[in-house]
Amino acid sequence: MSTTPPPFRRSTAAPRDAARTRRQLLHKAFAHVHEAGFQGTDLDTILDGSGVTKGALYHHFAGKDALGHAIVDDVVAPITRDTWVRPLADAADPIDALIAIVESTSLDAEDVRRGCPLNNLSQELSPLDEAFRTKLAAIFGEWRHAIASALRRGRARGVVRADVDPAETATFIVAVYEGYISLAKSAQDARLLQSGKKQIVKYLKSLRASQAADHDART
Amino acid sequence: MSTTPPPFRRSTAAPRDAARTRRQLLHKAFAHVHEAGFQGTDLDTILDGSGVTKGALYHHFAGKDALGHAIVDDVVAPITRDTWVRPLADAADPIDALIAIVESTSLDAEDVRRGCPLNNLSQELSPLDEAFRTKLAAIFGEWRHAIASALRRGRARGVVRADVDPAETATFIVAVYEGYISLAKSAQDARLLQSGKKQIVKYLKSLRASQAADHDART
Amino acid sequence: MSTTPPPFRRSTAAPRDAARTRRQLLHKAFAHVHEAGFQGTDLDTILDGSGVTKGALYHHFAGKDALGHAIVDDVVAPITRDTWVRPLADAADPIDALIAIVESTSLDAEDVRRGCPLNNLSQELSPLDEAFRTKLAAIFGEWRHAIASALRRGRARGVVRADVDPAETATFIVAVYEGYISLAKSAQDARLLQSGKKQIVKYLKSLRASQAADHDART
Amino acid sequence: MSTTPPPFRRSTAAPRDAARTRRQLLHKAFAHVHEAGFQGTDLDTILDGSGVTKGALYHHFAGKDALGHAIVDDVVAPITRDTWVRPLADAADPIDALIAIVESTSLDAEDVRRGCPLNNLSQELSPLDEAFRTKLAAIFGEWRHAIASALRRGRARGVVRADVDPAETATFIVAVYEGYISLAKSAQDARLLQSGKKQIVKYLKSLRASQAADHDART
DNA sequence: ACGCCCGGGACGCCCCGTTGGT
DNA sequence: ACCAACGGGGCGTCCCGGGCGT
Repeated sequence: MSTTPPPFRRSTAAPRDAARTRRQLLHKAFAHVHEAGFQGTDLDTILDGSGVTKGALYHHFAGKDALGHAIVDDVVAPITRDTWVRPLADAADPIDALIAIVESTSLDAEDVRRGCPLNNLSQELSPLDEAFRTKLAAIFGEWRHAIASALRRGRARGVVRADVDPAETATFIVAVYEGYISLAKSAQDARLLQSGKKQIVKYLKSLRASQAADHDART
Repeated sequence: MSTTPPPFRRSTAAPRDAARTRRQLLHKAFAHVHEAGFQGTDLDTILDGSGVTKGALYHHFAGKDALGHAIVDDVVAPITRDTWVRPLADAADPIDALIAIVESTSLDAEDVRRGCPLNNLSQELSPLDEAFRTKLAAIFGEWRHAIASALRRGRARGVVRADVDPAETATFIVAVYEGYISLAKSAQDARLLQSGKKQIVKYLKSLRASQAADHDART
Repeated sequence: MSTTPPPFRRSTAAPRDAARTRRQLLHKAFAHVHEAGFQGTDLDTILDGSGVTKGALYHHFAGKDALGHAIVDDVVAPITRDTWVRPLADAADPIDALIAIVESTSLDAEDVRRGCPLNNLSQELSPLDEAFRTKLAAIFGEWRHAIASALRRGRARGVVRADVDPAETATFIVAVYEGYISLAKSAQDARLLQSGKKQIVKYLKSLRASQAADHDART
Repeated sequence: MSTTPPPFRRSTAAPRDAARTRRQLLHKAFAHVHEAGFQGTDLDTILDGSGVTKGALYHHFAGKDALGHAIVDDVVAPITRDTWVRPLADAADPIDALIAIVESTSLDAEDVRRGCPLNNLSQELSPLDEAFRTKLAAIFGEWRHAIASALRRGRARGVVRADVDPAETATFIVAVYEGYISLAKSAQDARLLQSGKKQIVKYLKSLRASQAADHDART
């Protein structure tokens, strides 16, 4: 046996797994950005917790901006797609689907504190960086489009009122939803968001074709 | 000695007007913060342009944070009060007043680009600085309270539907309003905000007591 | 009674007493400089406690350096003169006088902490500012000269040993004395200074002409 | 792409030698601190001159304070140990060793001008920073202890007078030594230090056990 | 290819000694 | 004697690359 112990890898496990390192970086970075914003996040902070070095970061990302874009592409956009786009595409009844999504919104204090990552980034960076803005606006676009399409399909199937304008309504829904999350974040009060969810659900129900009726239980 | 006339103060006018200097600083700072956020604003940028020096800034404000608080207290809060609180307090019919306020919302490209200062600051700083968060949340509180009070008075007078919950509705209005501004800022598209104003006005009209009539053409 | 109350002077008393203001400034400044050194003292700190403004300070002193020089001239030098020069000039027996002075050295914790103002300033500023150095060195010169003169007179009167070199001995005394104060300041230990005083007194006694002698044995 | 050869590192030699960079920084910093004190030394001055940048400094030291502590640990303390502690530990005759050390004290004008680094730092920082004070006081403690131990051993061997109190005497020696260096620095006069060395040596000889005799005691 | 250590500058905020106008 | 304004840095620190091993 040698007298020099094997030089410790950063921790145990993971002997040089590039994809893994990249993912770690990305999620650590996302977490901080979600908390403190893009400008409020410094690279060293991201690096501190993960067993990754500056060199590794720059190997995977060209710079802070590139990291930011990767966060949007690989973390933020997928969240929107997984939460809204895909479920709506698969849904039989768009109203039910929308209600389910809204009601699944976390009321966890930490989540309330941090707000919506998409909206946070968008508000912070839209006036500062056109590339970011475009990318983030596109995600909002996808989101609104997904809702509008679902509503359109629902209208065709007669489960959504005929006088509902899909595009306008989709935007309205996104606006109220983001608005409530913003207010709750500012107030740091989950009850505000809770109330918002209720109001949104009520509104969503009002979009239903009147057939079955409007016995519709407003809370 | 030369005959050179006394060198002009930084610009014309107002030699040694403390209040004036403070105002200049404040508005220049507000403008930049509105554009780029608090963290994205550096003091030197504020200084260039206003004919004021670092020393003057330090004379009026203890530091960047104090400047930020002053911006909130002396610029942001008054805007909310002037635009929403006071008009609503004075209004005969709250619905009319709310509609008027919403319709007066600027569609100017620059305004759309920058979004709502209150919401911007709140989203950026709430998770970072509890003192800021509290102060900004209080302004949101005033805002919601002003609307709720007006609705309550309107309900008493019979111009607002009896089944309207003033507090919940007030929050709903603020949420949609801020939500649309956020979306428009992200999309950098005044038409989005235009559509939002229309939707909000429609919603506001739906709050009216049906008495005289709800022929009221919902779009 | 009149309706206009007498405009309050800063506190009670002292209605615009220039000399008084100057003295206040000087002593406040001296206190801070003694504590934190000249470079470690900022003007605002000096101003804070006293009811004096920056303008007043600049009325009395041309600048920070001038204030420093005034401290040396009007506070530090007088201390040395009052404590050492004058008593020695008046003394019948120089040895007794020196012993009395040394023994009167304060063992108060605060005094130990701060050390000797003359030495502090001298050590700090000698390499940085020739004007200061010259002035402070002159005070050391006065000090050493006062001791040397006293020893010379004592030798003439036969109370000091004939083999004592007045100048060399005077410098030796000042060196040991300052050395002990420095060590005690560093250790922040009054006992160290206490021990030093004892050693110095022992040394001073050894300078006495042996004649009549050492029936004495004063501690 | 051009054929320009790789741009030479700042000077010649040593590409990326961390230890070397650290040493450069440390010695440059020590030199300035020795000259102008800790507060009188600014980082940029240290940087200009050593071909090192802010980034490198920040890489090696957490800040100005950490740099200061490193100066004490890695430069000042070793000087004391090399000059006093080690020689005394190795010495056969402590008196001879002490005399040799004292006589080796530099009379170079620059050295006189700057004074003793240990004492300089101690006088400047003791009242300002407890961590520094403790560290510096410990070095003084080592120094006095080294002398006291040597004297104790000398007494045991009969080369030091039996009535010598090792601890008290050690402190006395350090006090006189530092006192003379301070006076010489203030006067900026090597002759004063020269005289001091002579006086100290005389004193040291007086500590010798009288065996061989005191034919000595020459000025 | 992947990752690490070391280094590079550019500012950002803070704060300080100073000067005019009143 | 005072209030307001003035700029000049000081320290901290952030975003970012090069040289080397593995």
